[in-house]
Amino acid sequence: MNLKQLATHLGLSQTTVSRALNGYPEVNRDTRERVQRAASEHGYSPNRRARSLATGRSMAIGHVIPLRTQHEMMNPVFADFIAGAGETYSRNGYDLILSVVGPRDEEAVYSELFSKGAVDGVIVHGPRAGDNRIEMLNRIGLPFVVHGRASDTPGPYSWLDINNRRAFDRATGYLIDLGHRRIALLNGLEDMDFAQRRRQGFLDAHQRRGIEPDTALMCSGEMTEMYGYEALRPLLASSERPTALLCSSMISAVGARRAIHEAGLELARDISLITHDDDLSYLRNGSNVPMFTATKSSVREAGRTCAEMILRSLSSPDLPLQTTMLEAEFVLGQSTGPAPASL
Amino acid sequence: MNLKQLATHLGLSQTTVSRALNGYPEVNRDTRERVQRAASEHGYSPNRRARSLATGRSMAIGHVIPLRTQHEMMNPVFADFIAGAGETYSRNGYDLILSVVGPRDEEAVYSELFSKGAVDGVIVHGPRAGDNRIEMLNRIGLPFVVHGRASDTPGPYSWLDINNRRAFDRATGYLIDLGHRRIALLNGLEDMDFAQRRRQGFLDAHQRRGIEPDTALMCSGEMTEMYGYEALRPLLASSERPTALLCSSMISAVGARRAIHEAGLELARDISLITHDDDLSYLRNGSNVPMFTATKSSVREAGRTCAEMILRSLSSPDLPLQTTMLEAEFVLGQSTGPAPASL
DNA sequence: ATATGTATCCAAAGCGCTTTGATGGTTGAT
DNA sequence: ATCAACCATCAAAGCGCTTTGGATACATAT
Repeated sequence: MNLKQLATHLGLSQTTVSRALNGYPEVNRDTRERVQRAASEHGYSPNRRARSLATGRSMAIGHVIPLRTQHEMMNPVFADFIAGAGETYSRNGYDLILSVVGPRDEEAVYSELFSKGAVDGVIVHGPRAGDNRIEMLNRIGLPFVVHGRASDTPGPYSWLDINNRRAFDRATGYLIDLGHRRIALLNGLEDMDFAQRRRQGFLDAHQRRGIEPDTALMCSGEMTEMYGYEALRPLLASSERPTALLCSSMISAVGARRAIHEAGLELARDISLITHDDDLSYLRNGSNVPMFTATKSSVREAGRTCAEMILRSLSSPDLPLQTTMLEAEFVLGQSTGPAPASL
Repeated sequence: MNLKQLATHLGLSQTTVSRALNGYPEVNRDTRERVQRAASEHGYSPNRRARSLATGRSMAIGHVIPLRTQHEMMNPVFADFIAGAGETYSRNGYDLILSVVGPRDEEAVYSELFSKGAVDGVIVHGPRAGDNRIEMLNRIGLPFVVHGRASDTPGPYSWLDINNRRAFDRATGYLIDLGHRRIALLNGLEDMDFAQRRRQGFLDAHQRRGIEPDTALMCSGEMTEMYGYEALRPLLASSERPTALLCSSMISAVGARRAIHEAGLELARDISLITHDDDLSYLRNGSNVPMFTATKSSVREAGRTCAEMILRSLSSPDLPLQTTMLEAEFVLGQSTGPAPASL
């Protein structure tokens, strides 16, 4: 059933039927109701492609997920982010178009999505420091919101980020105040902007207290379980092992915990661990008492808000650029304690 | 730059330009090259909405992800599945449209996606036993491939599944042969088809050896880390604790391992654990020697293949329905051993 | 009686593409 | 010279919708 058929069936013009369904005022009340009833009876819903073509809007938002290599990981926090964003989209009648691409094609994909008219806007995932996607999107005029930020990017843009620097500053400071001096950092990949900021927070907390961080204890890598395990293991074997540890994600924290158990150490008593917690639905940080002390910020909520931001900027393009800074919650769990005296 | 502009700029008709770019034979070779050069110079790529409208095909596949409740988990294996499918789509010029919806709206979303012409086909995720989505899709005539199967569904359909029954049959048999008699099952939600089949395999292996399974040791739940922990903990505290354990996912296996450590038990020596392993990129089962003995099957590969199946059935609609059955690999790891004598 | 609104409705153009059904120009065979 | 058979190109229709710019009828004001 299409508009034309519905219109002839009702003995009305396409114009009137269209206006009746789209809530335009110049339609008689009775007519409108008659049209709406007929539409739902016949299960009519306007063809999106045609509507898009006519209005020039595609009612879809693009999410471009970069995979650095063919076999590289799909960042699991994307799943929750997208779940959050997806909720907002479906509530507002938008579609979510997902492109999984290699890094070479990434820019091309954005501009193609735009020039093909497939999307009205995009969310930029995983910004690196000095990311050139942002400048490029500004140039071609495709509306976007960045999940995270990119330092060294000229010009303003819309973003939503958590205060990574402060979160890791606080967490590190907490450990130092507990007496820890040798603190390891299992950071994410440090070409990613968020990881750089966390590193900065880690360093700031040391510096403010006049403590020299041990760079041998600072690692960077993709936040897998395996990375948490393999990065921490050699550190624990060393004679000058760390007494505390900061992790960039729950997943690598789980790997780190495995290494800790395997080394015969006990969390909190022998070694303290603080992790960032994206509040992933399948990897909650304990039910009553959190298992890990953590800097917590829901990535799903971030997805919801990011989606709202891009939709708002589409509906009112003249609005000034929006930025949202979320503070991570500092959650005290069972994985931290005073530095062991013996070390 | 659109087709019309490109055509007048070249002094050709829209027809010729369109045919030149789409590889139709009735275009002079020189002309074709001239057109192609101009197109790439001006960065022309045809508007997808318009092309869709003209051809009646939208070049997009829909993935509908059901969330049972507002706050329920986003199944993390979706992420890898979609990464796999996405690779196939971008290689073939297809878009992936993701809808995250509550369970009530699910059917409506499928038929809307179809009647709005937003997608050419869909992938059905997370089939339940006797799932009515399948019949419904057959009724409205929207091409689809099911990731998994649904028993009790009348009529044939295309699917890709792993042999869940056999995988869990083998794994259970292996444990029994090692002398284990009290084997726990931490299954997924048992209204899901895959979980029912795994349960069946678990029971079959017992029955074939004339052993009565202990139903008190059989649990079902969403496969989170927390579930693995909380479901196993009371079982370990009981006087008749299980000596072995089957897990439906790596994530709950990680939770189970936590409970095991906390109970002061050691994997393999005191209690054996076999898990299903979807080969998630961020949660690999060890690097050299697998940490868990596992039934392994890459969900990312499944996504790739599912996508290929739906694309193939779109390009040749008269092909008979395709079904793909993958056998899980049985991987021997460090989490299994003979049943402890003392119990 | 004429002019001015006002409330409803409609015909037709247009969005950017593909595709059908010509059209003119060459070539080779009759 | 005539016809058929291509080859290369084009004009125009059509995909299903929105939207512009009237049209019609009726009520109200001059």
